Amino acid sequence: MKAYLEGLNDVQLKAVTHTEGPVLVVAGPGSGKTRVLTYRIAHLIEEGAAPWEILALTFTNKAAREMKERIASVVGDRANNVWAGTFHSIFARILRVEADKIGYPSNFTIYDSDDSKSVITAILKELNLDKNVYNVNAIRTRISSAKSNLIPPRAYKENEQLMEQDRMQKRSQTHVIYEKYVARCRRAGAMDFDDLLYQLYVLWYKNPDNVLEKYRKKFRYILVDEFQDTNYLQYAILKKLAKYENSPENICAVGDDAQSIYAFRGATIENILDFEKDFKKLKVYKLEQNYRSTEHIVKAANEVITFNKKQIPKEIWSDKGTGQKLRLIKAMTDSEEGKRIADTIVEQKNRFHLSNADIAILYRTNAQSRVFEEYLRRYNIAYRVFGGLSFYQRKEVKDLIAYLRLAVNLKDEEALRRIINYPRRGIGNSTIDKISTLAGAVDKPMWECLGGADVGARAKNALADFVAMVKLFQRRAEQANAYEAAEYIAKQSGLLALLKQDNSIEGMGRLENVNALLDGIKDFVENDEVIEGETATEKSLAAYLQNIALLTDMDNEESGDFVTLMSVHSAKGLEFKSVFVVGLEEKLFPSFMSMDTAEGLDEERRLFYVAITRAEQYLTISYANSRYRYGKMQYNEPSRFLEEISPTHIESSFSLRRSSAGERQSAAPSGAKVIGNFRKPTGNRGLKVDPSKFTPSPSTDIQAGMKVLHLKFGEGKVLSIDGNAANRVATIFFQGIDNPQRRIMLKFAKLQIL
DNA sequence: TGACTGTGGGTTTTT
DNA sequence: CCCACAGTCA
Repeated sequence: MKAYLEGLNDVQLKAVTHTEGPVLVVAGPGSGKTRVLTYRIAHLIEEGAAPWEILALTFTNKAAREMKERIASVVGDRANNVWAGTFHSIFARILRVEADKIGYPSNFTIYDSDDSKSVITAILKELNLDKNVYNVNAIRTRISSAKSNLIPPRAYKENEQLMEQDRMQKRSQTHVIYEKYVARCRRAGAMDFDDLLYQLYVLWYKNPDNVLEKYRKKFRYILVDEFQDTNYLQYAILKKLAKYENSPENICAVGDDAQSIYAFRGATIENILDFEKDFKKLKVYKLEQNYRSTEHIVKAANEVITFNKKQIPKEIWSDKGTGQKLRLIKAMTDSEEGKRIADTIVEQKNRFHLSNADIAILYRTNAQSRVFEEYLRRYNIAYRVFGGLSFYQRKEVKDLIAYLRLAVNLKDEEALRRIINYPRRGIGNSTIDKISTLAGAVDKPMWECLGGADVGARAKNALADFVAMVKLFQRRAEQANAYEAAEYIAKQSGLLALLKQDNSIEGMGRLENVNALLDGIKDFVENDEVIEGETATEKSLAAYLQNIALLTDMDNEESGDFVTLMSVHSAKGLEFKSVFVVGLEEKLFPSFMSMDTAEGLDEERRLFYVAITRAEQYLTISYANSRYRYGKMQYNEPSRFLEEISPTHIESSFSLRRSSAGERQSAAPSGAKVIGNFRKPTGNRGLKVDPSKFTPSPSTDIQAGMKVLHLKFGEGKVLSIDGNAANRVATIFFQGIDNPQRRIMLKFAKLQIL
């Protein structure tokens, strides 16, 4: 037996080696799901499949990265050629190639949710609709879910049920907004997140030039992670790829119905049921042994989940020993909850020799993080809050990115609107409105209407200057690399100068953020490693933007010894030695938004299930009788979920303990907010060589057998060189780094011959 | 155009 | 309580 197959349990082994035909792997928490997925891919390659014939889809970049790393550890370099990535990134990659077939430019912009919202806001204004009635978020969700269910505007209008729902909400014009929204995006050469899926489906469906056959042939093996989180549209796309006449149906879905927590975003458990119906030869494997947690934790989790009606029957078990019972902390106030949790963390660190990194505090809503931050700061315990505003969502970062986007795609209206008068250049709101109206009237991108609007002489001049400037930016973007172009644009636009004027602490933080973005772009340009499939192998601004459009803050993997604070949603897939699940109160967890429907409640319960199954050894659950919410004191009952865990799993001394007497909850001195607590997108950390002592040699001189120096990887030996003259790629062995064998694109290489 | 004030709204969110 | 935004005034 192949070495990598040893150490798999019986079911895992079957799931890995059953390569032909449809397979569903139902994987409980901590049951080695990722292991199965990666070994299966490795096994496919070992058995002769070409890496590029394998399509592996995940939901997060992080999961994709982890998967690739783990495949590489078994099959080496070949892992780079597997089409592994998120649904969105892989689909975007295909769409870049095929865009013209469905009427999009290949340099299409990806609109993020903020862009989508501002498009909707503009449409509301145009249609004179009350934005208190037409709540932008609600409309966006509505449009998103229409797309996710393959309902285009035309079908929406004819769908009596949808129209009735809109009338009930007093938002009968929603279909008009939807129609306009779609038209606007197309006019701007932009796809929103849902379009990356929707348009791919359109491509499959319309099938110009038989493009679908091409990809059916190409992807001989398909794997899908977190299948329970796929929506109707995603499954429809997968079916097009895998289900057709004489298809080998080599599709393997891995998931856990009990961990489906994204129904509110359109994920549907129906997909698992349909999967069995659609693929008749389906073989199901259940991974039921939990290798993560001790028994009290696993059993408590099992108890909780049995309260849900619908589920795939399975029995999760652990042989890691009984372990510790759960602790329950009952606090009078949210502040006391914070203090007691912090106390417990100190205690656990001492008693069990845990480091900060072993510990996580998980909450239902991001707003809950504050109290814990206050006490952790007071106790001098390092922590990091995940979620909230991501680096790329900060205003100053978005401003610069808007300039970059516009330079790459002049039709990008959201980018244009954002910066046309920032920094101020005398193009006021009335001027912009005129241009916008004109654009709507002639149905052309705003960019093309800048000269045509009937505006005063001053505005006219300002517009002409603006157009000239952006054209310069565009040329730069075409000719220079991403960093040179971005730096030029940041300076010439006046953006940097404007930020430098502001000497407040916040202002300096903003400047720092923009510089961090520029650093990140530099890093992108200097990163000469070939990662087939993921990173575009060119260093243009366009390539950079494609690269970051689908990144989130969560992708910033940063190691260090800190306590993790995050929402339960973001904790999915993670594990910690000690986990604190806090705020177990009615109306909070379960959330008041979800508690009136049975389905909503079930999803909340799955969320709780996800939360408790993050813990390896120590699990502490807490609630407070009262807490501040929206500035008002609220009194809540303990969560119904608490009663679903039998007392045998809960440490009695803790379930009885009241808050210590006389302990006043002092108004926490909410210390100065941490400003500039950003993380660089990639950063220039980890350079092995001092750049000032480094003189790169001409890349044409580099030959196999040479000893070379690399800024990031240090000293290495060139093993071989391949690729054509224009795209020579060197395989170099660098001592003392992870995956020492790297493939470096010589075109961009910064290598010094030793 | 910029600074100030009032109003309304506020689960979770891989992309 | 905290934020975003629209409206108002100088």
